[in-house]
Amino acid sequence: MKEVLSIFNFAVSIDCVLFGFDGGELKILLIERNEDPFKDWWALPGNLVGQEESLEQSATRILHELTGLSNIYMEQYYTFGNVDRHPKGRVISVAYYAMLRLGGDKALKPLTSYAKKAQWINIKELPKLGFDHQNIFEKGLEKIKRRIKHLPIAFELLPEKFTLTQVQNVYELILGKKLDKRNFRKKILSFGVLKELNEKQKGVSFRAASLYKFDKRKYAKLYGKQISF
Amino acid sequence: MKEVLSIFNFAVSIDCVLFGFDGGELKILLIERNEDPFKDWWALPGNLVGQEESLEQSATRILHELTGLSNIYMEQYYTFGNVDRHPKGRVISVAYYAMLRLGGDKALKPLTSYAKKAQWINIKELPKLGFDHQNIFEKGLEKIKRRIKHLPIAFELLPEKFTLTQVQNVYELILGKKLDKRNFRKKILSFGVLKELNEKQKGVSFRAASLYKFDKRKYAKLYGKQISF
DNA sequence: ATATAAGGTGTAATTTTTACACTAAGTAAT
DNA sequence: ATTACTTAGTGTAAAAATTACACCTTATAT
Repeated sequence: MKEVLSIFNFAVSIDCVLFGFDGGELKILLIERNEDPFKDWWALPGNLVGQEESLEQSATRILHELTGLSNIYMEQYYTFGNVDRHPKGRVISVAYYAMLRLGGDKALKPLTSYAKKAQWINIKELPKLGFDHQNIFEKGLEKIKRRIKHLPIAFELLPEKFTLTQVQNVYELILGKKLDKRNFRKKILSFGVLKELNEKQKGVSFRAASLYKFDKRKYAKLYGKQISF
Repeated sequence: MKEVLSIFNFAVSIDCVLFGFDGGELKILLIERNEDPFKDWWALPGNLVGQEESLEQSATRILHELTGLSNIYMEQYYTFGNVDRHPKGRVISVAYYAMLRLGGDKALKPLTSYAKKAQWINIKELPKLGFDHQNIFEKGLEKIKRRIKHLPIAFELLPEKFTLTQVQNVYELILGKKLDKRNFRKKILSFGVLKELNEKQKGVSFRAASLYKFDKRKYAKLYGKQISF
């Protein structure tokens, strides 16, 4: 590469780690790349930040272009800047994560040819990823492990109406350990942010569980006070 | 500015928020700038990342050049990238913090003419800062408020040998509230990471307190287990 | 000797956490 | 209709952690 005298000689990119919960499994959203470097490899949805957009705007745009998803609120968690992390030059990547409710509804359609496709993939069956994306993913997973103990992010993974068993599944998956059913329910209900609905689960071939929903109003009142798992 | 076709058209900088504890006050390290923009203003120690250095290396180098300090371990906590945060163009800044024991010993001498001087300033008496550094500082303070509840970073602010009252002062300053002396001592000692020395405080005009030190070996064993304040 | 200023200590009440196992309800198959 | 199956849903006692609270001790300075 030709030497540049300007100080403006870095590229900045965004990489997104989107967690989704589906069929009892924790998944992340990957794309299959259609561009060099790492053409045909799986990678996190990510691309370069534009000159005239903030990091948040950029994250939202990039995710939309690569997957078709919109209205996803993502949270920044770390910036990766090793000298050799990108084969084409010095690219600093700011990583964002989000938690998402999955369902058949949300189609994944890349809007650019930069990605061949986008797909939810079980975190236990991850393919080899391009760049340092394995590392970016692992740091993201650690981050949500810590945050799920203090913040009600588990509900972002669940449908609007959910059962307590589903909530417990999410916690167990993210924390990577089994929890006691009675103690879990006692605790999660004690925060007072779940509202029990007069409604039962449907379509299951066993006793249907009560449905709950997350009560944002009550949570807003708690804000500042620490929740702790 | 002339339009650039390359994707390498960002600058990346590091800004450092160094917390120090001295005379019962919480301070941060600022420099007085000697270069445009914001010449003659106070600002966080910060500068551009070089092409061939990682973010961590860069942070260490920049801090050294601007203040003379070395061997300071800093932790990355957020990246600031608003479009208009730097008047000369698009500069993304990765922020790091560290906690430091202060004392007359450590001289602050900028090694470059980029800063006129470096100085510890009480966080209650902060001057107006250049760029978005007020914001970067505030986010850093929030970060350590959260981290001090789980990590033994308070001891990084204290001299090697310290009294329990000093530890309590640090917690009270950072958390911004008074704590009960007996309960505080019970709790901090219960972690088992403090070692009482056969030694007393000196040079005080009242009953001298026992000195303690932080036991890194014991803490290393605890690692992974959660400490909680 | 006395005043001053911080050091250092214990306990009881309350709350939170933990460990632990059975019955209830609904579905599906016969 | 009976039975088998699967998950839902619930309580308690013991242990641990947290909270609220006040006085005597020790060293220095006058």
